[in-house]
Amino acid sequence: MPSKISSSLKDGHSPKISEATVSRLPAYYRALSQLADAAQVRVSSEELAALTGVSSAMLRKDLSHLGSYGTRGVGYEVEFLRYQISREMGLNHDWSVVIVGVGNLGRALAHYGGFGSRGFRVVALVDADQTLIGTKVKCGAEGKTVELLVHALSDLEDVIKETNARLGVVATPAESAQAVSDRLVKAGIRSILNFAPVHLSVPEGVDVRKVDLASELQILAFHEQRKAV
Amino acid sequence: MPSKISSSLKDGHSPKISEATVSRLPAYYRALSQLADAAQVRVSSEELAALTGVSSAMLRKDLSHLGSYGTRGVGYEVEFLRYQISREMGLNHDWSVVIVGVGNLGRALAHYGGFGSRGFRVVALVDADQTLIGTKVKCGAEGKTVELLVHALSDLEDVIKETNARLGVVATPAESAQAVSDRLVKAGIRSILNFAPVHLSVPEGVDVRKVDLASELQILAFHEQRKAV
DNA sequence: GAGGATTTGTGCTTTTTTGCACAAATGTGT
DNA sequence: ACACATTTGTGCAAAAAAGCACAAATCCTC
Repeated sequence: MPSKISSSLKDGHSPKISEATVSRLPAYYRALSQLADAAQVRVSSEELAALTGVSSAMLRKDLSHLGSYGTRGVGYEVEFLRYQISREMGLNHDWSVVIVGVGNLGRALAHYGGFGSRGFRVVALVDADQTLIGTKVKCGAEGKTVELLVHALSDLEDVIKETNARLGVVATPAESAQAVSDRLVKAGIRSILNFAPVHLSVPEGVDVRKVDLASELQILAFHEQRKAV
Repeated sequence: MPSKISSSLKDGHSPKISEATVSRLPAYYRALSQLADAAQVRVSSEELAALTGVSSAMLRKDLSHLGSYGTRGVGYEVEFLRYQISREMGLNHDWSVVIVGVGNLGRALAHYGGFGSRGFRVVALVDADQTLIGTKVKCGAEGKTVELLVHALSDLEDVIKETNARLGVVATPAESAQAVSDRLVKAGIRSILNFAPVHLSVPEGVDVRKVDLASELQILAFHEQRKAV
């Protein structure tokens, strides 16, 4: 239940937003950014829901957890709502990201423009491969490319300390992922995005999100197989 | 409700497996493969659960939906269970995959070894960029690399027909993703893995799974922000 | 300024997912 | 052959998520 004694000014922000809601906020944020780019001022729950592939009722309930930012009979102000979501999700500060593993995937991630445009900045690249260490890799998409030096895995802790990275991306082979994860945690990282196809076990208080490309295809294949009956 | 009149022999396989369960099967499969590689013969629900990061009760219930493949007091036969999962998920046939968009991400995906090793084969690359069309791109990880020609987007339908691709991967910029998706569907593809940061709307009967790198980081950032309090 | 048309916010219901706890089934040792 | 130690499979309860439906609030028109 929402706190009854909420501060009247600015209103606290911890009446617990459900995990399911949190996982959808980025989609809302993106759609709102898109609308803002198109100079649209207002948007209804129905329209925003269609853009993000959820039901309008669900969208409204999700948004209601952040606060009452809409106007009945009218809809939501695009810019205002976008700002509220970005604030709630902490996208107003910049988040520094360290990528461990500069193989094909790691490089693709470094290149990926979607990060920079949304409050994330790749500040360091780390790898164990001697032939990669010391080389430079282009980071960020067109417009804002930066060359980053690939650091040695043995310097991981120093690199994190110096760059103040808060988010760690594991893009190593499966074999080394757990060891890398352990070192990230020991260096103070408490949020990890894992692309290696293994489960990372981490101490309480550390969050891991996993992205597994093969798994996604397998899930699709499962459904595809059922269709073929 | 599960069909009451199930065939006694071999038993049908459609008593509806919940979506939550399906999404975990790939992780079980991977862990089992790992155990098999290590020549382990048997595994308990407790051990397999620890390897995949779920509770043992949940693991058992998930597996029970496939059938009764364990032995009480003993555990599961690694190879046998692995085979049952692979059969259930359709990993015994090979799945042909077409990748649309051969940018950084598309190339990384093509390179990615995890696909080939689990029943998936990238059979075609397609892009709209004239400077890429006709070039060759290495596909698959070490050991089994193949060079694939990048085809023109305008040939998409033909390419799909010729290669018999069943799964489509969208790795294009957001702007073109919906148009590409429409063409994939029209060409008969009913399972799409979408890496573009937009919601794809598709007709009923078509499955889309979305992988959004920026969203994942945003979700992490949300939790990270809460910790900082 | 009153009535009608919208559109949000939310209480309530239904469905899905997770978690618990234990009976049923197997292996072991004497 | 019988008691005992394991470990699965599952009925039931709890929690989380999704969906429905409508009152409340706002705008617009006349």
